[in-house]
Amino acid sequence: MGRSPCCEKAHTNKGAWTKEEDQRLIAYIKARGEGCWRSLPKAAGLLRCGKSCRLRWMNYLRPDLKRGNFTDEDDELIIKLHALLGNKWSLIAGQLPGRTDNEIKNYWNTHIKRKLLNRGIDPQTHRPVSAGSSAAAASGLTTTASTAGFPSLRAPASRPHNPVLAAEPSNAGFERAAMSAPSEDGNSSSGSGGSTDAPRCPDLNLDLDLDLDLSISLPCSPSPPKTPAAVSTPTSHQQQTICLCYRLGVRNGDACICKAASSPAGAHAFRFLRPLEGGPVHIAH
DNA sequence: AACGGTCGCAACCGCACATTG
DNA sequence: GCAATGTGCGGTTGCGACCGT
Repeated sequence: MGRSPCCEKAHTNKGAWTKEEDQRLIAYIKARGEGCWRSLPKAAGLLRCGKSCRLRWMNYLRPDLKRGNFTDEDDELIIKLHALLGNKWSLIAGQLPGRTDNEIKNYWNTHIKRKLLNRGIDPQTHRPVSAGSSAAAASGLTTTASTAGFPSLRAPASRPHNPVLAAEPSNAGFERAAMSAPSEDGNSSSGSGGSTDAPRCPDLNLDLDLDLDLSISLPCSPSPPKTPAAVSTPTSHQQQTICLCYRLGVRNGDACICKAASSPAGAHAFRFLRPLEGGPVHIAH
């Protein structure tokens, strides 16, 4: 279907943001909170596209962003997450509080790619560039690089189920985001492939070779999400609700759109329902 | 100091999905 | 069921900063 433009391009500024624009945006969001990005620019007196405002806020102005260098631990975590998730930068960012998907994407393209190449590892496939190379073994990525691409990645059956990737098949939204691992040629399925692709790695277990701390603290309390999916989740008292916006650093109760889960904006927030004892995970919208 | 090349980051673009009426 | 709308994501680009000559 056709789409109307997100804004009237003739009357919007483009390019770098000025300090005044930043201040206007910050002041508006502090006063009114996030949400309704389309109408925000006008309400805030900004000659910007709503998407541009959202991007500026998410990637640069949010007060809880962690600025500064990535640590080696961050590097390794990103590499491992990328090996499992592919170019799902938002999901990777969700595991790195205070970091944005854009920041991680840039960091990947500028630093980690080179780092992996220096190790003799293909940054897209996470396999050794040359067959028989010992680089992968030395890198500590042997597990993720040892088989023919992501679809065949598999954890031992005795491994505990990973809370994130063990999503149920009905969680189409999450599958779209997390299951579409990069293809062999290194391109993600974003764009043309989309929802028609079958899940690439239905058995993929994020816990594979990872020591990720996915036991995420409870978000958005004291008001638990009240989406139908979350409410209807069986034995909800046995599960933790993991709010992705919380993981992205939105810890201000007002800013967290989970509180407004019935709103269009809230509907886009993934929530990871993590079983306390290794059961399947449910993703609620 | 001037110039050209490279790098890194912020921002834009197009698309897909979920929601709403 | 369909179209319109709002939002988010991933890929790409533009431009300033940095570096070497």
